[in-house]
Amino acid sequence: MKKITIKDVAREAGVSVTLVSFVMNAKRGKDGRLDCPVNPETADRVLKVAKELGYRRNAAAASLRSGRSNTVAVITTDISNKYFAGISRHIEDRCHQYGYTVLFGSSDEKPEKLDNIMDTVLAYNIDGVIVAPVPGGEDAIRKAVDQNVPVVLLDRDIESFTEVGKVLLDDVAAGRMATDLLLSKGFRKIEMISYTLGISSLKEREEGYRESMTKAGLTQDISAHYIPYGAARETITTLIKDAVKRGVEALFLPTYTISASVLAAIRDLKLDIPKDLAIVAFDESDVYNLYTTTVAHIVQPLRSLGVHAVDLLHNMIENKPCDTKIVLKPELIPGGSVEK
Amino acid sequence: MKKITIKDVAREAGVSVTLVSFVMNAKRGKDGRLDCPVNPETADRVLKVAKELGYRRNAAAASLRSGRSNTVAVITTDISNKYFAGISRHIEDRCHQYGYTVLFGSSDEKPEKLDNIMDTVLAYNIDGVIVAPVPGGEDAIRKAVDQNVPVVLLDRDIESFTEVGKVLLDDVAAGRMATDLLLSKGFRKIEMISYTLGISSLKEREEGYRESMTKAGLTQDISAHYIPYGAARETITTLIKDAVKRGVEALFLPTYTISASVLAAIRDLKLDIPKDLAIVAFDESDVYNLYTTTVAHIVQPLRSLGVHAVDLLHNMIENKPCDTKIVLKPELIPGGSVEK
DNA sequence: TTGAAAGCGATACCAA
DNA sequence: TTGGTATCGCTTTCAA
Repeated sequence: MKKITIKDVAREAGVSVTLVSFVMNAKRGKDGRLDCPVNPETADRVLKVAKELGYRRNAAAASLRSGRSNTVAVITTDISNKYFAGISRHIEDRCHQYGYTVLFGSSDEKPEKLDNIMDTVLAYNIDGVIVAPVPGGEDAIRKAVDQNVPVVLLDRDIESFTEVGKVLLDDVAAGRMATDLLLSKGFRKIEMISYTLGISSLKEREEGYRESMTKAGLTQDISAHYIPYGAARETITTLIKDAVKRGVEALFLPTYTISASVLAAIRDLKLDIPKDLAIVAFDESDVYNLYTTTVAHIVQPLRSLGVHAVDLLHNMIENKPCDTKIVLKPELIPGGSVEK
Repeated sequence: MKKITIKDVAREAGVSVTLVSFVMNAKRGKDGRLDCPVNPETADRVLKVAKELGYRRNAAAASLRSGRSNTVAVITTDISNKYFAGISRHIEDRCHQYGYTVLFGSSDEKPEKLDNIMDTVLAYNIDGVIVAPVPGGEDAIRKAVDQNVPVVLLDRDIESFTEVGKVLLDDVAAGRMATDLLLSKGFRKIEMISYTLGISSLKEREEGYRESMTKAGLTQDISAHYIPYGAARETITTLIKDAVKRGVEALFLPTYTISASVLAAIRDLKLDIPKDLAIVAFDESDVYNLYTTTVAHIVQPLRSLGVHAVDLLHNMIENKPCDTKIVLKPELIPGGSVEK
């Protein structure tokens, strides 16, 4: 099947390519009329011919000439990660509403990969990019900023960037909520397990934990343990066994992957939740409902995060004035894991 | 920052744009030399200048002129679905190895959305498309075929398409494996719960179940229940309560979402696995390890499915002869849910 | 090994 | 309301 161009449509419809271009780009107003300076009858004829011929616009040509592409890029660390997969879906849906096509990429927490993906998507003349930064990925992100491509940071902040949009969770509040819940249930020796990754969200969840502990006068009990991203099962088992031995009463687990690993370790050790150890986990998962006892956890408003990220990016692309930093509140879901 | 084009690089390096184009497209041979008819010293100078100037190729221009785009599209039903999220990640990785950029889209099991996304990606001059078909989505897929864009069907087959590639799970074998496991453990009254969606993979998993039951002489016990995709919790609870009352001993659950819902229902009803009901679930999940008893389940080789899909598509794009239908074997993971 | 020039398919500008 | 045409940045012939 031969490729149909705007020229073919113009010839068949007996009009100029300009007209065809106008018609093909016109959006329908609420009255069903096309918002372009074209005779409605002519427009209808063009539309009809285009359909008959099976015309499909060549995005490359349009993008080359106009400098825009109606495409945005979304770079997370791992599209197969529950959290980012969920957000990505909402981002995709919202982008379609605006008529944007979406390019997805996974940086795998590696700055070089982020840089690589950034080069690729910038070559596509993207109109904007939503990115979950990785430690050391500042240069890659600056490339977009330098090209005047609007950037929205998602999930993690980099404070040195001020000219970009930000959509974040109130991570300090999340840490406080989790800790306060445990305190309110009478637990005192509360510790947390986190990743060695130096990302802002984890640091702030820890900050919230520290704040609440301090306010409760338990400064001497504050203790955070760090495991590498993707740590071995034994590392965690050992950590838990040791914690119980030391008389730790409760744990705050600030990511889903940490939560799942710790729950597995607790199961292996045949410990009882919450008798031996109370738990507040993070993010959503069927696991929390199906575990022997339901697990209290902090949930992030995935839909809202995704929608706000796209809305903000869209405003930046269109140069509309707007808040460039959006911080959303987490929610606490109760569960048997904190009931003494 | 002004946009740097091939012309700027040419001027600064004192060569023609042709040379620059050659150099920028040359791949390094294994000896580290560029495989293009250019003086190595000239090439080095061009490379150096390009880097200094911060040159980045304009993908739209390249695609417009060459008719290719080094881009492939991947259309699943839902990128936030565990199964497709996992596969997508492997597809993405493999595509990067070949130098392809990837466009992702979710059809949401809706033919109109599939059609919509197909129109969008075809406008991008994509080199090929990997798609999980939805019932009624034949026309959308035919659009790609008609444009001579290579197509690989993933996860679900449509038999009427013969000129496309296919990468599938041996779903009949999966159904047999699950059923045979239950039979070997002494269960007789085995039923299954499936979706009303008319997709090939579910039909074949059921076929495998029926085959095994028939071979075991239990034809009269064969019984499959159908629930709509996204069914209400109560629907499932009622179904399970009724099944136990009827003396059903075991269930084969052919997708993760069905498995999770059924496990939740069983938990709500305070039934015991496997005493009241034995279970064989589908796909991978932390849930299966963390449930009160571990859950036996069938796993699909996600990595292999993704890699094969990309390899096959690549061969089709390059017109290399190859098998166009690849069927992979599932694996059985044992668990306490079938131990009487 | 190098370069000049045509042209991919759309948009944007200007003129009618 | 319409149409003519330059142009976006690159690849691809073809010739030197």
